[in-house]
Amino acid sequence: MPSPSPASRRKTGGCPTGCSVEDTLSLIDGKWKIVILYKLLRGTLRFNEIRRQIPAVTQRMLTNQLRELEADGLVIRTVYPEVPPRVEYSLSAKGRSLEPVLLALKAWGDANFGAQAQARAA
Amino acid sequence: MPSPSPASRRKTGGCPTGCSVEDTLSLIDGKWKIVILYKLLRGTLRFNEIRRQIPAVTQRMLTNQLRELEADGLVIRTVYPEVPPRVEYSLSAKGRSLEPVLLALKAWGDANFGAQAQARAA
DNA sequence: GCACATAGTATCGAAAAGGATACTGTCAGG
DNA sequence: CCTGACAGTATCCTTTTCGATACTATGTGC
Repeated sequence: MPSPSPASRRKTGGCPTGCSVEDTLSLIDGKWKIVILYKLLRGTLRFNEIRRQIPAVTQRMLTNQLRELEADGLVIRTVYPEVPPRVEYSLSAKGRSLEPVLLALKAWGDANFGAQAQARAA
Repeated sequence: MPSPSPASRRKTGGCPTGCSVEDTLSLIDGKWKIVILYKLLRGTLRFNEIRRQIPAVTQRMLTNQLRELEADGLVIRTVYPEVPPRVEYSLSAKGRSLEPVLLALKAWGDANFGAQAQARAA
C-alpha cells in the first residue's frame, strides 16, 4: 500500500497532471515541518530540545506540526511514562528517506544565502 | 552581496540557529511555486500554457506566484509587445540551480505515492 | 508552601493565504 | 456583430495559519 492514510489536511483534488510533487508538498507544508525534520536528521530529540533549537516556534505550533508529521508517518513519537514526562521524537524510515531532499535544500540555501548561514550551521 | 533583495513576504526574523533552510523555504512557499518551477524545468512556457498544465491554479494565484518568483530572481518574465500579448516565463540561472531540489522532491514523491503518479508524470 | 521543569491543551483573535467572480483591451475568425 | 484567445486586474469573501496567553498534572528542590 503506497499511501496508507496520508492525513492530508490539504486535499490534492484531482491532481490531473503528474504531481507526486504536490502530494509530497502537502506532507511538508507548514512553516516548521522541514526545519523540524532537518533537526531530527541528526538524532532523536525531546520536545523541549526541539523548542530550544527552533526558538521562533511556539509550543502550540510545535505540538501541531509534530502531530501532523507523526500522522503522516514521518516521525516517531515515543512516550516514556515517567513522572517528569519524557517524550522523544525521531525520524521514521520514511522520514529518513527525505534526507536527500533536506540536504539538497540545505545545500541550495547555503549556496544562495552566503556564508553567514554556513557559519552558524548547527 | 549574496541576497540582494529577497522580496521575502515571510520575515525570517532572527534566524538564530543555522537556517539557510528556512530562508530557502521562504522563497518557495506558497502552494504553487514548486509546481511552477518544476514545470518550467523542461522549458519556457507562456502564461496560459502554465495554466493549462496546472488546472487547479486560479489566474490570480498564478499571476501572484509568478510575480513573487520573478521578484526572488528565480524566473524570468519576458514580455513581447505584440498585440495578442505574449509573455514567456523561464527559469533564471538561480531558478535552474534548484533543479536538484525539485528532482529530489519528485523522486521522493514517486517513491512514496505509488505508481499512479508515475504513470501520469508529464 | 513556592517555584521550576516536563509535555503538553484550550481558547481567543489577528493576519495571511487562497478562491470565486467579474472586468479590461485588442485582435482574429466566423 | 459576436465570440474567443491572450495576459492579466480588481474586488470580495472564506479558510487556514499562526501567535499569545493561560492552564493542566506531577514530582523535585528549597
